[in-house]
Amino acid sequence: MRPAPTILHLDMDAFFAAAEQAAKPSLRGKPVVVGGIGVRGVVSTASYEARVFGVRSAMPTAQARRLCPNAAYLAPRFSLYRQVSEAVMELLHALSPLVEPLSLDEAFVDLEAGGVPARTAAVRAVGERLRRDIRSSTGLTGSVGLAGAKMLAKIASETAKPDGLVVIEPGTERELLDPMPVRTLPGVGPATAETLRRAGIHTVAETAEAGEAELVRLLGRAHGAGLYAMALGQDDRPVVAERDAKSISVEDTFEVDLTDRTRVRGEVLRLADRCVQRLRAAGRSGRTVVIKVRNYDFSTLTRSETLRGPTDDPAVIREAAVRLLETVDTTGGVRLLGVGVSGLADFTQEDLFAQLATEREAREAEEAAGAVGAAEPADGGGRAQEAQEEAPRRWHPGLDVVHEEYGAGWVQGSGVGRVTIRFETPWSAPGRVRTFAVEDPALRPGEPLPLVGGGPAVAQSSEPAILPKSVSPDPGEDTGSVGEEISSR
DNA sequence: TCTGGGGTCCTAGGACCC
DNA sequence: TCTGGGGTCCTAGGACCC
Repeated sequence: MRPAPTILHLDMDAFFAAAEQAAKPSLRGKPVVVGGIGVRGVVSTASYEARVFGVRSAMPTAQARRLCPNAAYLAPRFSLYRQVSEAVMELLHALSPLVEPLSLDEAFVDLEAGGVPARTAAVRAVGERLRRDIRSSTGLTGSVGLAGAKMLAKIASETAKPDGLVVIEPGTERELLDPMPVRTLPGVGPATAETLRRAGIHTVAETAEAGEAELVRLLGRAHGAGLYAMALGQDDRPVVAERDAKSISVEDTFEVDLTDRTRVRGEVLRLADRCVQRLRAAGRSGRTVVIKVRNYDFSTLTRSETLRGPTDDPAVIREAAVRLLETVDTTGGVRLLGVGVSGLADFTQEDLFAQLATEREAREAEEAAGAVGAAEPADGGGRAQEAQEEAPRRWHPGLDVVHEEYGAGWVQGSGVGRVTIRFETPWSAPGRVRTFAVEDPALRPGEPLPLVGGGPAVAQSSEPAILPKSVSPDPGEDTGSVGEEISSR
């Protein structure tokens, strides 16, 4: 616990949804839900307007649609979020060399290591300036927590949401934490909360009173001791700059459970190839191959195999994955399949069987190509790359498009051979809607546009750059019930 | 209501070695 | 002949986080 609140936690507000609203003027101020749009999708992020209706992260999208039928339901666009995230992380690195990203929209910063004076007034000023800089360079808002420990900084930013800043003065943490529910503490999820509830422990104060021995008895060595320290506000974990990944994995949930054994095998081969692509893109190789199978009843199992040395050879990983699959009973239906690699190394050890495996690879590839069926994964994102014939184009709600005549826009909805496009850009006024045939040759997929700076001469001021002062919405334009026209199928 | 995809860390048992 | 303890690796599952 530091004597001054020099640990900063930044958490962007409703990040994915806010990025979509910044990119799509017609969605500003309206309920927006980003997540899986298929029948088995779940919500990644709901805008604050959608949260009013009870929509939450991790909720099945089907349930969200019932709660808030008029929201815009959009598929995530990670290339956009990564772009914005990089801009934000750049601002953090300007504050200190010690930045620990937790996800695309969240990070710790050690301000002491950045030479910021260890005084409340100084760190508060840095936090407020950061919030202004984020707003002007991305058009989005973020909340900042400042405290003498990581856990407390995170609780502070949560308290500050949305669009705020909270400082927890060292010395005041106990009285702040004591009345809070145990679920507030990081690492306490539904299962731990239930175990504690059965022991009569509901608040942070009660957790501290229980004592370390009792918590260890209830929760195990590491978790019990860790929780006891947290409940006392004691947390000496340092901010550590980005660590190397320890595993890489890919998985797909299918819209309809897979029952055909050959199809299951084909999907595992596809997943193995995708996993290797990611592995190679990261310049890594791995020694342990793991497959994951979720059955029709949601029961989930994993099977793993450790090789003699690390590899990034697709044939070797394919073979291991298929070998593991052989040990699993899939009769009854498979809901999800996954392939992963752990035990990562930065080098590829020449594999004794590599030569042999490469020869086998050609045969396996042929078999796999033949095995890939017509059905798509539930998210629609993982197409079979082997498919040679031009598959029908998929226009997911939210995706960027460019039309030869009308320019840049995004897919608002599609169905029965038609696709509805709203023509607008991050720096334009709310745009007009037009409908086209799905196969219209004038229409092609586009790239996300930058949220700021793309328009004509954006003013250099602290004004949010996504809201140029000079725009006047087309008076005849209907920007009202966006959701009614949006249907993903 | 019916449950994504990408990760991390921890626990526990068995094999194996000294 | 019966009995040891500790350390490490592997496998499987579970909780948790965003």
